Parts: sequence; C-alpha cells; structure tokens
Amino acid sequence: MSTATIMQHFPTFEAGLVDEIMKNSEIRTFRVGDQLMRTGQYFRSTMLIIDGLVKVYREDDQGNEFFMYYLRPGQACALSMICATRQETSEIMAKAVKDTEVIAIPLTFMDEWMSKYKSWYHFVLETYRSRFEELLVTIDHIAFRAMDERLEFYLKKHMESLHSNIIQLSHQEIAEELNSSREVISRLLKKMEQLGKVRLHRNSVEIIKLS
Amino acid sequence: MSTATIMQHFPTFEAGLVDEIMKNSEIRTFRVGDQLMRTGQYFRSTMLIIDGLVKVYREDDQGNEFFMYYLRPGQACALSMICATRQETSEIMAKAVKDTEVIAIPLTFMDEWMSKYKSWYHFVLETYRSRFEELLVTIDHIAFRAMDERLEFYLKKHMESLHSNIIQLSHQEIAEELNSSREVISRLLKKMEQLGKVRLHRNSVEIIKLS
DNA sequence: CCTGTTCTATGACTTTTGTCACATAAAAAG
DNA sequence: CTTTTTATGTGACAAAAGTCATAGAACAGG
Repeated sequence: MSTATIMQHFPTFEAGLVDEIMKNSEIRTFRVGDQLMRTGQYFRSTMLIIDGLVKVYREDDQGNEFFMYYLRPGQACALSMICATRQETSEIMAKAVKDTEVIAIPLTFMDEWMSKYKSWYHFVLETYRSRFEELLVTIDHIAFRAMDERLEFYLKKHMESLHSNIIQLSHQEIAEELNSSREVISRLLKKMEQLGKVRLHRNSVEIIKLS
Repeated sequence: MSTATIMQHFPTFEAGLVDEIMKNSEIRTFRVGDQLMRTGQYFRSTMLIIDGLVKVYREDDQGNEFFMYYLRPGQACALSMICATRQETSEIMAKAVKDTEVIAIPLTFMDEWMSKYKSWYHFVLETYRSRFEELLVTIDHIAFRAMDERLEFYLKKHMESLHSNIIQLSHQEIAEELNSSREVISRLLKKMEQLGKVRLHRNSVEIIKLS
C-alpha cells in the first residue's frame, strides 16, 4: 500500500493519519462474489474501500438477501466503525461485485484516532450520516413504492454504481435482491422493454432510458 | 433543569459535561401531538429526551407518515447530532406521543464536547449505532414480513414503549403508521381478536397475548 | 451438432392487499 | 333523548404480487 493510494481515495486525511494507516493496517483483496462480512460475524477491523465495488445486504433467518446500498472506493462500512467498544457482531452482509481492495484497520485504533485526527473524526461521522440516509431512502422505497418503481430505481442505482448501462444479472438474481420472485421481475422487465426503457438479453439487462 | 434530572437519565455523563449542559442548553416541552422536528426543517440543536415519549417517522412527498421507531427518555435523535458540520435539513419527522420534555443543545457544542468529554463521545456513537440498528430491524419487517406479522410487531413495540397493554389509537391511525389502509387493519385485528390475541374497543386495542 | 442445463416467457391461478360501498355501533353535540 | 359525527365491520370487487406449470430460447460441454 502506498501513501498515494490512500491520499487518492481519502484526500481529507491528514499526513499523520495516513502514516498511521500505513503502519497499522493491511490490504485485503476480494474477488467478485466474495463476502467481506457475514451476518453474525464478529468485527475485528474497519474496512475502507480503495478499489472495486461492494453491495451491502440485510439477511433474514431464511437466508433471503435484501439489497440495501453500494459501497464505493473512498467509503467505509458504517457499522464496523462503531462496534469498537462493545464487541458486536455484524447485522449485515457485504459482498464484492467487482474485484475489490480494502484497507483493513484493526478496531483498536478507532477511539484513539477519533480524538487524535480531526479528519478521521469527520470521516467516521460523515460515514455514519451518509449510510443512515441511504437506509432512509431504502425505507422510502419499500414502504411507499410498488415493485415497478422499485425495479426502476434499482436499475438506476446499479447503473450509476457500475458506470455501465448493462447490468450483468439474471432476472432471478434481481428478484432475490428486491425480495420478489423471478416471474414478477420478468414480467415487469418485459413491460419496460415494450416501453423502450430497457433491452433484455440473456443474463443481462441493457438500460436505454429510465424515467 | 437540575443536575439531578440530567444525571438520572444520562448516568454516564461526567460532571463537567453535566455542568456544560446546564449552562448552555434549555428545556423545551411538547404536548401530545406536537412535532419536535419537521421534514425539511433545519437543525439548530440536538435534543435529548428526559421525559415523555417520541415517535419518529419517515414521510413521503404525498404526506404519508411511516413510523420507524420510538425515542424514550435517555435517548436522542441520531440525525440531529451529526448534522453539526454541514447545515443539513431533517430527513425525518418526530412527534410527541406523551407530553415530552427535552434538553435542547445548540449544535455548536457538538464538536467541542466530542473531544472534551469521553462520555459524550460514547453517547453520540452509541446513539448512532442503536438508531442504525433500529432502522435495520424496520427494514427487515417491511422487506420480509406480511402485514399481519408487521401489525403484531407494531403492537408489541407500542406496548413496550408505553408500558401499557392498551393502545389508544384508532384503526385508521394504525393503518397510516404502517402505510396500509383502515379496512385491512380492521380485518387483521378482527382475526387477532378471534384468536384471543387482542380485544378491540372504540379508539383502542387491548393486547391480551401476542405470540 | 446433439444434449442437458440454465434462463426467459407466459398463461392460469391464488393470495394478499387495497378500494368502494354501505351498514351498524359508539360517542359527542345539541 | 334525539341528531350528528366518528369509528368499526364486512361483503364485493380490483389490483398487485406470488406460485405453478409448461414451453421455448440460449448456451455449455461433449
């Protein structure tokens, strides 16, 4: 790991903090599909994303995975930052959707850095705030919107995060992430295709123009 | 406001912090139904609940109110604590369901106290963590559960928070908080009554035994 | 190529939830 | 003690979403 890598993705971090990160943390790499974090697992470190893309899910007891939001380079998992004091387990699952590199920082440094580095303090609070707001938006959608709107929103988020108008997922996979069923998603996508919003291919959806 | 009042509800706060709170904050009281916070409003202070009970909602653009969680004495609104730096507006609405007293602390003290008082620092992080987890549980319910289960869970939370097995709400009001319709709630409650789980009265639901 | 597997399409049906209409019951107002 | 208002109960129906069954299309591996 180089100083430049950290500074590139976390430009607000002051020099002393960058040094400490260099000294005390390690790089971990995950391949597409790997889980960075499992439901029920104990946290040992905070992970800062420096490359790739991560999807964060909430799981229920029957193993259903509900997609909540993306983590991009320059971001971090909010939950892992705060479980420092009480040794808590993860309430969420996170999965790499591109090959991903993270900086893993042992939780023992959290409290110390919070008071020592203003930039770290602001980063942690901002991480919490932004993840909280993502959750609120997620709640909006499942509480107030019907499946067709949720699907469109899902495709839009996906497109923005992957910087691609082609979504490499089967209808089955999309259905699971929205906690719906394959047939429902197939039908809604078909309707969207007829409206010229998408084009459907095997294992992928090409986005033409969303409202 | 007395030192004792603060120490009673926030026993972890150290003496210096209690003094600062006494010096720099004011008590505000709200009657049943009053809004402590409106969607779109600017934050000017953080509010610590010392008496009463507050419900926190997410609103959509059509004015639907979706109930998320309760705030009890000893707790605080997570969002208001973190919007200190960037002057952000509220993403939520909070309403008193009992006559409520809060300590209103101007946001200008947030950063200073975070580094000065360990107990404040832990309180803020713990507030964030616990509200985050409440939101995750909320998401579980709307994503994975059907209305009958959500209704039972709603009644259970209500009962725990109000320390009463009688819920003083009309079917209409319950329906609005679950973003459902009056008829659906009436029918589900009727079914629950037949199963001996509740007894129905005008403008109230008496909880007998929930699963 | 052929063959088995996976993915998608779609009709028919069920269940759940939401809506409309109207009846009845309970409380409030006069 | 009426009248009016508000809350609840319920049947009938509509719409959305989930399930089942089945067929065909696309691909993968020999």
